[in-house]
Amino acid sequence: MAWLRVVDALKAPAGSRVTVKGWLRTRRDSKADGGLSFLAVHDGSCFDPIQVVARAGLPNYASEVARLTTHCAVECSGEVVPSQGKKGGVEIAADEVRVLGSVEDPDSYPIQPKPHSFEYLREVAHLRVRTNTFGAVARVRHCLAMAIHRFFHERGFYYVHTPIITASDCEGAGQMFRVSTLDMLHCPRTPDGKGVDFAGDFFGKEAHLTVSGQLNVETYCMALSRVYTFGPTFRAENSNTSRHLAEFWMIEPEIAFADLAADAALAEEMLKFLFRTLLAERADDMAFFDERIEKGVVARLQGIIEKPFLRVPYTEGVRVLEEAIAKGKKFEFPVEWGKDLQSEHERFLTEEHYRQPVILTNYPKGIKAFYMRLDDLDAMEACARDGRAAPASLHKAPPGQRQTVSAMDVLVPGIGEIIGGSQREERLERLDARIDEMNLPKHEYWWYRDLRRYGTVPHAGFGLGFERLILFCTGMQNIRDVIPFPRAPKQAEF
RNA sequence: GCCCCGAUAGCUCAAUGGCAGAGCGAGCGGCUGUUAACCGCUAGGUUCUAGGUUCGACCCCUAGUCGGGGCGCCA
Repeated sequence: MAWLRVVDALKAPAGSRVTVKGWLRTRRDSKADGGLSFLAVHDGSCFDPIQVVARAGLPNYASEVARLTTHCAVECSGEVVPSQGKKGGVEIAADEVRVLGSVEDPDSYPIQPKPHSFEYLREVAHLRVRTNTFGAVARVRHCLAMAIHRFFHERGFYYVHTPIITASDCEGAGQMFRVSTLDMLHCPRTPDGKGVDFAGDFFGKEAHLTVSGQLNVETYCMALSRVYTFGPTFRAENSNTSRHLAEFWMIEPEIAFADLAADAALAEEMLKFLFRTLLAERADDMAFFDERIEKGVVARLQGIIEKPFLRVPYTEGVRVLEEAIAKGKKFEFPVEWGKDLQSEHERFLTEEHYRQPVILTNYPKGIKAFYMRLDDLDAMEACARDGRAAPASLHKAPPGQRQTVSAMDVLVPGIGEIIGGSQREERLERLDARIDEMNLPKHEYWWYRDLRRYGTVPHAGFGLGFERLILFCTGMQNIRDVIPFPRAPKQAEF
């Protein structure tokens, strides 16, 4: 008898004899027809379980089948028949039900056939994947990961494995986790006694977990033209929100012979490809998210696929915000050209004003990273070129402080920033000026600067937070529920 | 890191200084080709930890631990 996955058994023609192996979601009993039990069996291969009908005539019916409870492991064999139930479809008329693993105490088993809060399920993360929601999240996560690799592979990108451990302290994207084999109780001290002497540490210098693969992947970009990384990333910030993790996965493409416009086009094309693929390949799970997690999430994704993303300069975003404030909109934080936008500002733009994904571009130099390319025109000149009005606060900024860089943030409703990227500064003298301005240790960047000395070309890239993508696609609210085992401040169980 | 809220049965929650309860889940029985089934019965408690106030504390006070929401930082 053929052992089929549940997804295939559900499609098997009536009359086939099949075996399925999986776990019980529910058991319902009936005394009709001499007694029978309906077993909902799932194996993770799709959202729906298959119904196995076990009759009282089975030799182990009273001793085992009638005692099955949620998440008992079973192997069921029988004939595929049209279901007599109201829901239609097929079911298995069992002629054998083997119990592979029972649940020792159904009363205290942490997962029960009833609604559980996500907060509670986080405390039993080793078992929560057995629920509808977390099974669906797991399949969606896989689908999106595969789609990301396919998207880049089909377009000639090479997948580069950038290091997890970095011994340079120059990534500058946030607080880092230290990697060390030193005995913390007896740390060697520097000769002046003030610091820790890392010369005797494993790498001979201070080492950390990576906060970004970008600088490394740029080196491969300068030989392979189109590359990307997709790996774990670590941030040690004491960040306590539903959108942050200490360990998360990030996708970082880098393209050569490209400017900011090409970067934005790539980001838009990739997101749309991912949404299309997800809706096509995981329609079952997405129907569940649409019905039980966030009404309208499927229509939202479909709507996004069809319309072009807006491109809006940061300066124009500030003008829109100033206009909204003038009309009475209240924000907790002030809006001023030259300052970074707060989450509430970004969300106003994407959720209330434009009501669609927006790519904000050309941010003030002062709030962005050293490696971002300095724009040729300053913000006032760009307004004049495009025939746009300048925000009031830009007029107040000294002319020398109106410079912008070719940065972009992709903002989406419900999440805010999902992608951050930029065209990179490919001109060595400009890059050096920025490193000096920001008082960064230039010698640490020797290999990064070499890229500008030897065959430099315009290039650009971005970072996509994988878990934020999953949040957006599923309507799940907390980022800790879309990664199997979340790591966050005070949270590293499992 | 800041602000707010919370911790009581397996889970979700009531009980506002005086006998610790309900719904769901679980067990048993009844009914039913069932579908988040329905009806009845039963079991199930170190009220987060430590200390304090009180004749008496789930309840009030102090400290801590853990969890959640919001903000900051960011992807």
